[in-house]
Amino acid sequence: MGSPPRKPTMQDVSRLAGVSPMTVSRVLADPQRVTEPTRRRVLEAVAQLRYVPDMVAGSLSSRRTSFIAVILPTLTNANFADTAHGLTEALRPADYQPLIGYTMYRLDEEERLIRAMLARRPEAVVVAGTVHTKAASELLHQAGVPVVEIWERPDRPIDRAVGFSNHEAGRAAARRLIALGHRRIGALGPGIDGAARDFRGEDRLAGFAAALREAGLGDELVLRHGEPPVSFDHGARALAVLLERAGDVEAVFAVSDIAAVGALMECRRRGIRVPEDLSLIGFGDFEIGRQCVPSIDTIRVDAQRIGRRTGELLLALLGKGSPAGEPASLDVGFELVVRETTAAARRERGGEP
Amino acid sequence: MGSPPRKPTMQDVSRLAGVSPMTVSRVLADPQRVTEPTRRRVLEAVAQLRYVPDMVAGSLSSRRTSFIAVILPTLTNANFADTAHGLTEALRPADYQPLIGYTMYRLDEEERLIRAMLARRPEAVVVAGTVHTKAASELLHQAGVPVVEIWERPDRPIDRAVGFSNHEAGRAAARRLIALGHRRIGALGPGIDGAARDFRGEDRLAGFAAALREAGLGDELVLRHGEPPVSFDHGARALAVLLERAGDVEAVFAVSDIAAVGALMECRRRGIRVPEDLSLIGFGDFEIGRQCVPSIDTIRVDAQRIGRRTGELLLALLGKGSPAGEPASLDVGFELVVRETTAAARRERGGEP
DNA sequence: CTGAAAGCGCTTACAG
DNA sequence: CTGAAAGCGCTTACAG
Repeated sequence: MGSPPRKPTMQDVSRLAGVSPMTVSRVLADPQRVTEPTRRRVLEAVAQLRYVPDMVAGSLSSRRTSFIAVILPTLTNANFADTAHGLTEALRPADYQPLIGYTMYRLDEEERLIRAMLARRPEAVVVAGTVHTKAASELLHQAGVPVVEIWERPDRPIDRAVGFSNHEAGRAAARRLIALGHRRIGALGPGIDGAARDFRGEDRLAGFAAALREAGLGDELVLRHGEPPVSFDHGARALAVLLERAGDVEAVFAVSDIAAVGALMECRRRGIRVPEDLSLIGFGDFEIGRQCVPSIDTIRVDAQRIGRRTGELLLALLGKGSPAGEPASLDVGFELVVRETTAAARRERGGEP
Repeated sequence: MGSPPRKPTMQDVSRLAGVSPMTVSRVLADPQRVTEPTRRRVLEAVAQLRYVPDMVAGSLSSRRTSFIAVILPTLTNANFADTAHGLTEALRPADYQPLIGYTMYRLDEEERLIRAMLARRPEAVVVAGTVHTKAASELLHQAGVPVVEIWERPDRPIDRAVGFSNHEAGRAAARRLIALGHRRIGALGPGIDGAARDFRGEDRLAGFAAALREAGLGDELVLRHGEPPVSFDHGARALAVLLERAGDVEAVFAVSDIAAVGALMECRRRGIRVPEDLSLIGFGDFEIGRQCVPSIDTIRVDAQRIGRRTGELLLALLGKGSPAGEPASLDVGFELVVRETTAAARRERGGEP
């Protein structure tokens, strides 16, 4: 049996084919630049030895890794999984390899990941969010490659951005509930004192609260509660807290459909009818919100499109796509989706006392 | 402004610190092996230059990339996302970087990915499934690193395996429905004639059909229909086809909870009561099946544990974990979860005609 | 069209 | 404890 066979190198291939390593390199990189018989001999040697090129060496030599660093809060969230999917699809034809990592909503973990990924010399960095540690910001600023912040619209992007205004999404939710005539309006969102932070959810919540205040309504029922990632259970418990604080709450915005579904289940347990007794809006247009009964009103964001547009932007920036003058910042927008969990306030319908 | 500043190298650091590059390398790899004052000077230079080591060069030199290739059918499936999560968590303390790719349930895409990833010289390969193209199998056999096939129990693993028997899971579903007294039993599973194949789903379906036959029941209502990835809509349409073929079907197994939920919705639209008129079992214990009304009976698999155990196995194999004699193949099992969508056959309850 | 030389930025393996 | 030399396996940049 002997010692484990060394992996064949380009040198081994070149010897077997009777050519120089450079010729093997050319055949693999651009077969056209080599005459037909030479090419055939080389490819035969490649096949015979089952040669798999060493991109580690190739990357060092060419100073091109074909890596795109992608940093997300989590993969176990359909929205971010969709974004990763869209991005991967957009990059696939150009043979870029996404290097995916997730932070579990922690800035310290994000910094660690950014550092670890930059060590791999990616050709671009995609990162969800615009809030970073000071060191992480510095690393990104000096990365020397395109940086795209996604899922937000930063005031001062590090480089590029593809996303939407979470603040405005929160405002849209508030406007909808206010327009329905509700006055006692609450919200369920992430806490702001843990190591794990959902800054986008916080931003939606802030926009929601701002819109309430502008309408002359109080924002004291805007709850910041619990650490991300959000869960059904979290939504249920947050609603319970809210009900304890204000049994007369008429309408609630949850910064994620996941929390909204949890809140809906808590309502069912308590015999609170949705939307007759309580209106509910979520965020994210998760499948479960679409399919549950009643189906949940939400703010839809095309998560896959964020990934796809980011990928297209990168291809352009990296010289692999259309040479258009790409905008620094792209807004993919959002959309209010009215379904079965909101209704007009009773007083406006002249309903029960 | 000048030309973009070149990224600092270890050489730059060494010059600034007044030491040799080797000393910088040692400080970064194992600070203890360098005297305190030298170490401090080096770390100061690192900080001042904002030096980020080049792991591409380091990997080539040390022949260690710290990459673990992870190949999954898709990321937009909670089960596989959970597995990726568990694996990443297990590997994190050892500073391995998962290199995640997904095949969209296509074997040709899997082969392409395996080749692309082996070019990155990963220290191990994790791949969902045991069915591969001939070329992919060869690549894995000759990878020269540990290979772990997951989410199945292969008869002849390439190297290691962490998973469970999908065939047995299907049988368990059938046994449950048979024990409830049902005779006209159907199933909804993936088609077997497209480019995208869900071999694990097919295996569950085959186990289910086998159990029906052994019980003396026909398997003609076992439907193989549609390409993965499965969707609600797919489940709904498959059930419609099944009902057309056999309006008197009493019980149905869907190879994924996603399809089961779709089927459940189709029942609602048609006024078919679940479980009174039709019993339903899914697979995977997806959150939506747990939360929908009625909640769906299912076969639970601990997807995150598959990832975690795979990670632990790799750490052991790569000499970073407990030096235990790791088994070649690990069965994480599965569990029948009874909820609200199955009921005894009417004839056994003496129900309506 | 093909090849010899040099070098990418590190770490290994010796020396001192 | 520290360093000089060699080399990892490719590609770049010239030559011919």
